[in-house]
Amino acid sequence: MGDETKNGQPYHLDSQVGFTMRQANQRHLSIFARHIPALTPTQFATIAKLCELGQASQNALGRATAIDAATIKGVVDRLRRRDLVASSPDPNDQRRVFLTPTDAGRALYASVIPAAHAVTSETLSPLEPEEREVFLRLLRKMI
Amino acid sequence: MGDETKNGQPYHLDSQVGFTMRQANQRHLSIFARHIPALTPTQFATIAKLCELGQASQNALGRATAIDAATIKGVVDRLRRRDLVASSPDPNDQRRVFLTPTDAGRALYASVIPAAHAVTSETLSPLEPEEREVFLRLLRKMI
DNA sequence: CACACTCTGCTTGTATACGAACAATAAACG
DNA sequence: CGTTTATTGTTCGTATACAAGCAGAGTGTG
Repeated sequence: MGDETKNGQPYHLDSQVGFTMRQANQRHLSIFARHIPALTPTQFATIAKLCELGQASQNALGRATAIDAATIKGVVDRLRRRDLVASSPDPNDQRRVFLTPTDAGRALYASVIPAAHAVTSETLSPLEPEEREVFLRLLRKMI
Repeated sequence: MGDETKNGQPYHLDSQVGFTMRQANQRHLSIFARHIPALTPTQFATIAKLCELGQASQNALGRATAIDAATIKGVVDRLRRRDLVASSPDPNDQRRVFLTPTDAGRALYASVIPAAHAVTSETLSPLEPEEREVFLRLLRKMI
């Protein structure tokens, strides 16, 4: 009836996972920006992981946050420009640059944690409490 | 224990929805690129919706696909450059440009539908059949 | 008619995101 | 030791993504 193609496979864009995931992500991004305007989600993930780890090389930090090596370079550059992250040469490996959060970076991270919890909470707010656990479990299973 | 901050709120990046959604999306994008190298997910959504609608103005198509007006301009430009989409002036409203899929666009769309189904299928493959329905329902509820 | 308001499309600026290619360095190996 | 291979960080090119601001066109109200 309009959703029937020549080869007989009906198709609706709106029922494709990718299309729905993209929109769910858009909504989340907008919630994030409202609660934490000082950082993008990527920047927050980078600082958060660096604070968790204490220190890391740029590529290692990228792997820990699932950020491409080419991408995390720009992210780290912008965080360094804002003095939230510091870099020092690694004496053991001249290729590496060891990254550490600055005091300002650590302070910003700590100050933003409650908002980060609020972001997750608001993102999941359309779901019932039991549904949230199910959703997170399935989402994690899909990675 | 390292995940305890001064204000007492434990925090783990990996358990945040946004972080997990981003990774699930990354995996989906990589599956998409493998099955449909000719189009990006955004380009596919644009062509698919345009074929569904038959015709649309640029902004309207953007709203239908949840793509920003500034973003869809570039998407449509690239599709036009490849002769997958055609544009004609709207006689009723001189601001609008009516977009229609070309024959090549329609053909590409039709030829790619099976692969699109495969993308959704592979993306959901880590889940049990019942879990997939639950996941899609919750995902849709969250938009 | 004059005016405000809205819609449409465009442009600029910033930030991801990733493939591909590259040089420098390190490690593994014979 | 020298050769090969792998890793690290970088650069380039392409493609989203969205905020903000702009101009032109349509619509409504006084």
